Amino acid sequence: MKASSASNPVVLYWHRTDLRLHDSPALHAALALKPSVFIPVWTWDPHYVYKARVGPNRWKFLLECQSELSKGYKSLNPKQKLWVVREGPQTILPKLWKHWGVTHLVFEKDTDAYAKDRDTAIVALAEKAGVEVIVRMGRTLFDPDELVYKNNGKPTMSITQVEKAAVKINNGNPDKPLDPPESIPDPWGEKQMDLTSLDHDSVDNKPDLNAEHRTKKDEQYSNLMGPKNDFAVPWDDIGIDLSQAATPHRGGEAEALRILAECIENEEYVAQFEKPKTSPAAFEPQSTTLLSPHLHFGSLSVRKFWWDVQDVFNKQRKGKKPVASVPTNLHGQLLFRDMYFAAQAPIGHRFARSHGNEVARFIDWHLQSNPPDEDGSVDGSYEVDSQEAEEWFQRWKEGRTGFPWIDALMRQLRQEGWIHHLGRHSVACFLTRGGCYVSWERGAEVFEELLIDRMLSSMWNFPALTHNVLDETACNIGNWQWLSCTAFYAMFYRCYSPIAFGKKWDPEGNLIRRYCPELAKFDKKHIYEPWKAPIADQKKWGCRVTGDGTPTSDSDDTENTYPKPMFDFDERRQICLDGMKHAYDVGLHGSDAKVKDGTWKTEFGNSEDRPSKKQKTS
DNA sequence: GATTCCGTTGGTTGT
DNA sequence: TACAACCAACGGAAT
Repeated sequence: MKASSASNPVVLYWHRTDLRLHDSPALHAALALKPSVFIPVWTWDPHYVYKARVGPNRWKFLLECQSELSKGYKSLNPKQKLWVVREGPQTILPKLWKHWGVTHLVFEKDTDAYAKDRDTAIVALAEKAGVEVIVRMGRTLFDPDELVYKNNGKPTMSITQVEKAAVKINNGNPDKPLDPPESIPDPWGEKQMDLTSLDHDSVDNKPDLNAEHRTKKDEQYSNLMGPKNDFAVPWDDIGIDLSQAATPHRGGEAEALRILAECIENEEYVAQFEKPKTSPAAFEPQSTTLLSPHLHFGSLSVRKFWWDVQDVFNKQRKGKKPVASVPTNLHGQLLFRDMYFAAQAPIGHRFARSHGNEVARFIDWHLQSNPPDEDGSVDGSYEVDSQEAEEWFQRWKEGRTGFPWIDALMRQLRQEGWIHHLGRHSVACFLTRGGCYVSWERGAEVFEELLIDRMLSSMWNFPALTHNVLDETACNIGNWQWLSCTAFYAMFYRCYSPIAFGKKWDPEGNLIRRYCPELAKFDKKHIYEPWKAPIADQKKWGCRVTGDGTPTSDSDDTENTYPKPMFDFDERRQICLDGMKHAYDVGLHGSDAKVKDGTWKTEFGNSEDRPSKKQKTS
């Protein structure tokens, strides 16, 4: 097939982070070319299939988004669908351009570190093949690169920087949402669409981080067009038994818009929402209205969200009713998402780690990630500089620190994949600057792991905004840097108490009673500090406070036990504060030479009290 | 440049 | 029970 002339554009639209038809600037630009042939394609990227942890719930959600999008195309043009091709984009796209005579490649911009590398490679290949590339922003309120540019070329490290940069872009207003297209041009005829004659490149499927979920043979990459040669959404060939996917949440654009409309109806709530006033102790979040995966997969436009909220604000103001302001209101929450995107954009892969990261203050944490190899690659290993810290980390991870507020939250996280934003603050502060002095990198990994399978992770307590941190790597990493006072935030003396903070929100200890049921009968006075309860009461309430929470640590297994606190919190708090103060005085950042060559250690002295040294056992 | 002010979500004590 | 004052004390923006 010969490439068409510019007057007969053959447009390949590459769907990635935009599984929707409404408000897609890239799709809009593609259709503005007046294509004579239009082919909307999804290429399965093995990087995401095998290297990102995706449980059955998220697989199902993604496939639903794809199916709905495909239906959406079909309803606009019976000859159309989402053409799902089973090969990595770097190898298949050049073959498709040639085979289909593509003149234009159009896609939505993605500033994630991996996506940037991939897209740079694709653009180079397109240039070589004489294919014109059109890229449009669409995933965020503002183009992250433009925010960076308007922020004097620097990553956005505060919400005021974002606001100011946004004002310079368009007086602080994101683009108004675009309507979905009213019609879609035809693809090629059936014969020309067929890819049987193409070579099939193999993909790198080792290691497969999702192997545990594959109950059938993974045939995802065995046929370019799928088992029935029909480019169908791969419900049957990914090897994952989707009957395991128990989530009640449905993917797809129509569902996303329905949920949004439902949320927006509650005008007073939308207008007066202020995040710090939401309780971290309320379990049973309203998990029926999650929009987070929709924002991630792009089945909902964040700009549509913004303007729908703006309409409510306008109405309320007209009626002289109160409206909350940035940064605690809903617009503020969306701006924080943009802030993390525009912080990560110029830093790329380095943003996710401490070594080499110019915005990450260097602190002498325990259990730091090992520095990257010469070629910049990281293997995920970390230095166990202290056995004690390693044990604290494991106990934190497993919810057996002996601090019921922390343990309840960590168990809730493990069981349900969701904890409230302020609950996250508690456990994150506790692991890093306010207790264990363990690197934020370890915590970020655990959040990524535990928030993945269940899909219900949340940055915020606005149910519609419930935000999957795994989906938006920049937000997870950024929040950990924030909480550990590594970047974005510096008031390290503001430390969350594992006792007082929870009590403030939940004096009865209901969250603890639910997730640490062995403590359910403790009275209000002792529920946050069970080790202070008299032995007689512990017996009366059916739970002894002893051991470290491992099953083997107690010989008498007929009786419930709850671990003793793994350290004296006030003592640890002081040690951490001293450590942070010293680290701030030293003033190194991840990109400094002394961090890279390991000589930072000499800057941190040899005092016994340094948190980086082994603690005295008392 | 020095100084002042402010920062999305703290803790403790005292009224 | 609600709220204010104070604690402790950093970086970055504004002045």
